[in-house]
Amino acid sequence: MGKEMLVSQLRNSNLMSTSVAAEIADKFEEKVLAKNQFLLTEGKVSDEYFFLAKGYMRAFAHDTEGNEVTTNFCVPGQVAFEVSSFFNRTRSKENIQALTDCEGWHITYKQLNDLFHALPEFREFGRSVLVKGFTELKARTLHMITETAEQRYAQLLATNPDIFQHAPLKNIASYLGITDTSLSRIRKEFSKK
Amino acid sequence: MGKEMLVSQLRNSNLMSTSVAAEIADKFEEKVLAKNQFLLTEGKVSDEYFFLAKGYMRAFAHDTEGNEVTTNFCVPGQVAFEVSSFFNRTRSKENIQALTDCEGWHITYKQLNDLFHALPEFREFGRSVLVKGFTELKARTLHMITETAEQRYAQLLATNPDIFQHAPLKNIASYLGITDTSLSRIRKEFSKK
DNA sequence: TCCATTTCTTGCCATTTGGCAAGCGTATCC
DNA sequence: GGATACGCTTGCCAAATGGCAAGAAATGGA
Repeated sequence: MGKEMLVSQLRNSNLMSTSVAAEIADKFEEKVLAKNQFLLTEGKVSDEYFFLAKGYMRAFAHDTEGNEVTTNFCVPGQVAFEVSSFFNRTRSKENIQALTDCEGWHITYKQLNDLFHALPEFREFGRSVLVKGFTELKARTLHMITETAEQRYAQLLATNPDIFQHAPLKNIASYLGITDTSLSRIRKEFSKK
Repeated sequence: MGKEMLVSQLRNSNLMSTSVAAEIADKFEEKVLAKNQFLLTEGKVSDEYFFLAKGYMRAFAHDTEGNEVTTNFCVPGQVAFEVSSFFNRTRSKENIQALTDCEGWHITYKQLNDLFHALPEFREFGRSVLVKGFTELKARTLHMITETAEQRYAQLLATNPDIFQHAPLKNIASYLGITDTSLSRIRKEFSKK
């Protein structure tokens, strides 16, 4: 099985040569997840830095009443892991679950640190992953404050239409910060336009 | 002027010895901001990694209608900078402004990178700053989804009462994701209890 | 000190979103 | 194949929050 996609994604950041990218990719191990399988379960320490090549995943937490709240969706080309748990070696409050059958490659926390230590280029890549995640989350939080639920729905539909084909609406609703009932109504209104 | 607070904060992370902390602190330059002065103005590239020793700051962006939205408050002991702009060398969409007279120390992007390169301990510190910011933002976003405005108000009041003494309520309102009118009403209700 | 500005509160009403329960179609499992 | 669970929609009404405007209070500057 070829790691071309992993190599090209590492290269894509423009932070390293192809040979360094190949050297890094070599450390990653293949991993396959069946639909509904968990990459991370709450209470455990996130120890897989998982590059998702095929499929869709979602991260979710539980609120105080026990309801699931989707905190993120993961699409091909992204790295799936729980930042806080992974880097602080603490128990995760979140779960990461496969929405569809998934394929990718992963390394452990220790392997990641060894690579960070050995390869400045990979440090830069790791930082860019963190910065990108941070930036996206910030934008999402700002939208949550400044836009209506319908606007947020429209934006997600425009930028990530594939999510709607793989995740049930109730997962998307909690990601948007609304109930599935409201999302259903918003979709109805939106389709009229 | 003594950099004890900076050194102890670097030490505080338990990631380095006092001598390394002192070596790092040595590179920082003192900086003073008068109330209302800007550390960062939107459109410019964030180039100051600013350790805030005294005073309070806030970061804010503008929504599509031009209203100010507070994205963060900065209290003593924290580092103030705009992650995305600083690391990607892009124009900032946010402003960072002093709510009160402020004092601290700062280094530039270049100095930060040189230190990262030279001192693994500082790399770890830098990562922990990023991870902490990420974790806090995630928690805030989750609260925005799962809790009522009153609960979010109560929580901010409990954990950061000092912010209420230094920031006008309208800044706090937009941080909480509500209007100043609603915050006023929530305060009224809350004080009855 | 006085004026101007900003900040905060309040009343009235509109809009958005939620809670609950019922209904319906579809997938799933034995 | 039939029972069961799941996902989505809809109606009815309640609760949360916003918009606007007026006024009171506090602040800041000349």
